[in-house]
Amino acid sequence: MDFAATGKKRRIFGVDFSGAKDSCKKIWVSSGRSVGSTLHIEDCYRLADQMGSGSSSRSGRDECFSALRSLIVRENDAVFGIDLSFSLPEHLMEYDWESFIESFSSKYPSAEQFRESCRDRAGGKELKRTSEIKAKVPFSVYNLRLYRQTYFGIRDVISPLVNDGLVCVLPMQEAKDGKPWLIEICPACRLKKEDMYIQYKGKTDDRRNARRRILEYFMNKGLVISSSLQKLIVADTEGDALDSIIATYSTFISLSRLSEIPDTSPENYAIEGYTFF
DNA sequence: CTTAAGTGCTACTGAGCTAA
DNA sequence: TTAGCTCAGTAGCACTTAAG
Repeated sequence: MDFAATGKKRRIFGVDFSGAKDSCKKIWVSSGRSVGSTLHIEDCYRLADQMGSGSSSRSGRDECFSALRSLIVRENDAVFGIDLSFSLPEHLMEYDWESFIESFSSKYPSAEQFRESCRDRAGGKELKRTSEIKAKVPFSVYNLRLYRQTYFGIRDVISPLVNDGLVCVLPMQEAKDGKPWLIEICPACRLKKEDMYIQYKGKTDDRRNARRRILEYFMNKGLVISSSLQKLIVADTEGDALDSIIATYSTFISLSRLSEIPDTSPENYAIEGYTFF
């Protein structure tokens, strides 16, 4: 398949994921479309904002993840870049990827048991996947700061969608027409790659200015975005809105690289997955 | 007054980088 | 070589503010 041509007709989504108890408030979704060599952003919102009124804070993880799954399934002509690991380091994978996904929830009853199991089998080390080392990710996917994200993301988003055959997870699965495509994205790695890895999360003027600088940097590289959305993104002190925009941009530029994966990625990509950035 | 929602703070692991 | 620092984040707690 010619991903550069076929993929770019698809609507492009970027998701900043969260495994927190109040994940609805922390998950941000952005979307846009490819126009020539530019990316036009159409939307950027908290997941809570597109769920029913009154549910924003009362809803637990289950409802948030259900809402995210619905959103993905609705967009059968889209590609989603998600800030979430779809897999584990090869040493911790016992089966092929699809078997791993299928048995995940029965194998790991809780996020804490998932983390303990990974640590035990890795001899206390925090192992990284081959593509993560290349992408210079700061943390292992079962690190203290990330294990909930990895656990709930695989258990409640990736696994149900894959088990029901509703999505194509690349590059482990074939990209098919009529289904949403999912790829793994790392906004922090994109910023490192662009030499724009500066501190931008927080309430101080410095951090706000940093968010604006990063946004303007990507606007100079073909990101087109309305002034009202720009304000919203810079105003989000947590930086999650900006993360979702970077995820969308990363997905946009990754489209032309999708077909290269088998040639340029490590041998074990089929089981470990591949982090785009 | 009562309760829900928001804010600010701390603790928590390991790895990689830099300065000395 | 080593000390010090920062980093894909979240939970729990005390406290303040808003809504009724």
